[in-house]
Amino acid sequence: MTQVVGKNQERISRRQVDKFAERRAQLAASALRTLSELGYARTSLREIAQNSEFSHGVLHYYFRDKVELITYCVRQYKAECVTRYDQIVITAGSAEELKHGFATAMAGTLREDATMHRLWYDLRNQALFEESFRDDVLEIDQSLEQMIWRIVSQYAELAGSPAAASPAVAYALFDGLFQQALLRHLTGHDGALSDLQAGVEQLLERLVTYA
Amino acid sequence: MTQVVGKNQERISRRQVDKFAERRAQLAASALRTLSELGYARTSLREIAQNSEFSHGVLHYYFRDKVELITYCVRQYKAECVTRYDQIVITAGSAEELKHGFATAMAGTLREDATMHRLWYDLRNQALFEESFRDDVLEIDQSLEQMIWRIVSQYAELAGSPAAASPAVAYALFDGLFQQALLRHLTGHDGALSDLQAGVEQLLERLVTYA
DNA sequence: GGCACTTCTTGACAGTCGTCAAGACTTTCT
DNA sequence: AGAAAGTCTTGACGACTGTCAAGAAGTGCC
Repeated sequence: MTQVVGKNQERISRRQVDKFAERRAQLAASALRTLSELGYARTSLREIAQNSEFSHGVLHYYFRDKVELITYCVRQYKAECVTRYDQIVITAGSAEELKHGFATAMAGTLREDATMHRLWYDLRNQALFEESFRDDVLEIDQSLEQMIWRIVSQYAELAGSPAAASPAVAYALFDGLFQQALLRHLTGHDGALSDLQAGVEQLLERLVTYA
Repeated sequence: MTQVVGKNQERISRRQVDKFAERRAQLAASALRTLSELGYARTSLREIAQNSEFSHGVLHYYFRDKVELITYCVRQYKAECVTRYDQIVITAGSAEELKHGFATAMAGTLREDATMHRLWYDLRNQALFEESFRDDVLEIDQSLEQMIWRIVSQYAELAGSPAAASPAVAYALFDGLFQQALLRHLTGHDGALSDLQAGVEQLLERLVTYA
């Protein structure tokens, strides 16, 4: 338990805390890479350490146990993930532009970060079995729901007609589209990217028009 | 390798094959119970055997290895799952009746078989990491898509307007709704059941009307 | 340089895992 | 009845897991 910094010298203490936090983040990055490659079930601490430049013992110096490490990873994932689409909402000048920008961004995410997202779905599923990550997973899920809702409500405003679904339903529908596209993309199904883009545009239109 | 039945006596051979297949199914049922309780990552062969009336060694008498056992389980799950909603399609006399019957059945499934469905999502996710179950998972996923499409297309016919989405998109959307409801239901969120029912009805309506 | 403290490596621990082989028990056939 | 085939248990194996403690290596301060 050397995480508690010794002495009373403020500057040094702060610097050490920063170094400590930095290394935690660095190790979490290695862990995330490993997890996204192997999945939760097949990822061991030794494998994570091997994907970093340290030995396996160091993980217990920076994290109490495996649960704390993975929880920290999940939080780090969230920080990078949630704000990703907000720029689109801000810069889009028309409904059409927002729709196209959003759909393109979704397809881009699928192409670039597929392995990271399969990890997200893996961990969200673990929360269905295990209590440990549940709170963090639910918090991330809520953030994603809000992110989707910022898109939908802004699109509704630009389109001039009210959104015709709750935030929760809207999130569930887009999430379903994305997850299906992820499965198809990772199993070599051609057209997953363009199908997702088309599906997202279609869904966004339908979510702001009365039946 | 005593699965190959000796001699050339047809009746006996057939009876032994049946017994063999029966025990396989019985063990697979124990495995499914265990998997749905613990999830893929935490289920061991010894735990499965302990949830049956046999010892752990017998699993290797009936299944070559763990992969074959779980693959067999996935197949067994499918057989029971896919035809579940077809009765509704057959008996529904009006669009309204079909819509309500389908939504009620979805909510019922969520309430009764939540643990089984979290296992399905767990295994589908494993297919994103591992080659082994991929083919079976994709086959089941396609069956589910077709099942959903039978509902949607029949509803469209009864409602008198064509379905406004592809089978794949329709499946993705309903799957998204169900998965969100599952997460909420299993994490103690009240209203998951009724929200799902309402969401399903709303989505079904929207899928057969022009934008 | 010597000292206090942090950081990291190494090696071990108790436990679990999938797998398999030897043999006991049961059923079936002759 | 005895022989043969099928079924199941037991115990072991090597490999792997999370965890931890002892101590080496590195860092900064006097």
